[in-house]
Amino acid sequence: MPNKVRVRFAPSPTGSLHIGGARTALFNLLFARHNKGTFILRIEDTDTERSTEESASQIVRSLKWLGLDWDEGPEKGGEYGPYFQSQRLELYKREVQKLLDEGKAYYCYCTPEELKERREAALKSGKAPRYDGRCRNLSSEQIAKFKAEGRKPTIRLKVPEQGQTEVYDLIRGKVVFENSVLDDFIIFKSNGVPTYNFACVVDDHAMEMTHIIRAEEHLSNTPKQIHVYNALGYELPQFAHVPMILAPDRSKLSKRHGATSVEEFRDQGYLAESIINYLTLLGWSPEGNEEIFGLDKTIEEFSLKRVNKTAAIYDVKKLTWINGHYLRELDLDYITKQVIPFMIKKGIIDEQQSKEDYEYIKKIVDVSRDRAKTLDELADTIAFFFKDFDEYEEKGIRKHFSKENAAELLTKGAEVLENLQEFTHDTTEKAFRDLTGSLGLKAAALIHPTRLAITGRTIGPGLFDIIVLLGREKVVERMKKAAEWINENISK
RNA sequence: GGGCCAUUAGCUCAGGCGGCAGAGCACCUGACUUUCAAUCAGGGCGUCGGAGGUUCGAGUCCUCCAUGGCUCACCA
Repeated sequence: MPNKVRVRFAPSPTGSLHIGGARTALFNLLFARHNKGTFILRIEDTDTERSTEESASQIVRSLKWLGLDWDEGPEKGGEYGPYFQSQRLELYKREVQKLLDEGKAYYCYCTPEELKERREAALKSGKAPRYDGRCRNLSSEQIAKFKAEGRKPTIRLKVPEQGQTEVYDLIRGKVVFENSVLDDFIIFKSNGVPTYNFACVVDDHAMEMTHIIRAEEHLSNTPKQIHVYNALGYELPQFAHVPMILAPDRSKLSKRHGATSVEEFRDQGYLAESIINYLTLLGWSPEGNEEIFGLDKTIEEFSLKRVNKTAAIYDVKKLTWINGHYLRELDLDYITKQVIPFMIKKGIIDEQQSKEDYEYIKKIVDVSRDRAKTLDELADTIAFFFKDFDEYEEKGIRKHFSKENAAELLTKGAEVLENLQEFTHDTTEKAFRDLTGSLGLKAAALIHPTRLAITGRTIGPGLFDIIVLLGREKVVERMKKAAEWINENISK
């Protein structure tokens, strides 16, 4: 590769960062890092109707949260800025003027209403909705007349009517488009702002992009953009179109399919590491069979050659599995810090407690993280350490509280614990085993009801881990309370 | 409707030059354990979208069809 690789992620700030967008950003970053190139973030806010600053900052936030750091762009700056298209209008005007001067583009005075009418008529009669080029050769009288009517013109690019345009795509190979299917498309809107197909090309050239890695939906736009490159005398970059991400029903991903934005996944308790790993595997595959890929490792192995062509249907189950993996493998302090906001949000603890009891929370997370798939779930499963619960799990009541001697056993167990000298994992376990042994019972006969009594659940970490962490006072109190509950509620 | 892209197990994907269909997730079973999870060990007869064709031989090459997606905006 002669030039240093420069690639960009160019979202339009009209919403939150979609997982599809996140993956496009990821693949760009992967490609840049693998090739020791530069990864640029550019905000395409030329749609003045829909673009918002809030959306732009949300996208920036999500990207940062995912750990997808760019080298040039918003907040970072760079030699090729500004990185917001709305601040680059002068450049577009200069470039489009060149096209006008050279007769490669022309003003079109057709109104949106007229265009829409013609398009619908064409569609109705089964024809392709093409612009007919009627303003290509307007006489000065006609122009004067339109101007007198107060019409504000758009600018269209003259596209050759014959021939073909070939797109060389790094992922899909050569794709040929007949020029006859194209029309003279609008490159400048009547409000003086360029359209995507123009601004994008001007910027990609001005910012010296070597590769354009973007979603498949842009493949059909590429021949148009190539005509812009040609008209402007720009050298073509290399193109690579990555497959789309579809909903489980194969339709385009939308809100009705549940979480679609990075922030939603974050709020549901997915770690950035998991989302990155999952997205890495969605559309790209390593040479080996491994599934757990951190960013660094992927950067080393990444190649556009192994990006597949098929649209991927995202499968939350696999994301969840990956998340469970990271939940138990990542640094304990890190996971603890990640779960605390969820606990606070659920009212399990408050800000103050999260600081004072940090070490305690950490120990709890340590024994509990194995069983949870998300941070949200983890927060739920450790809530009983901090708050009393008011219900016992239904299934547990039937299995463990309905036994003849359940209440009596719990009372005895509580007494044994109360009288223990040392209160540790080993001493409490020994006490339980001794007690049940002396009664001719299995330890499980006491362990199960105790778990239900002190956690409200039938599942959870090892009982003696829980007992020690919960503390003697709480354990004894909850065991006695459970015994009372049984006497009152279970009719013999 | 036109153009373009795709179609291998329920899902994500491997299968350079055509030569006996694979992995992970999910699912089921067993081991371990105080429960659950984790972990380990097992469990897949898939018309490789369909139909033709080329070939000794096709998931792999060619043609047609079907299905899905993208696109044809003064959106990106």
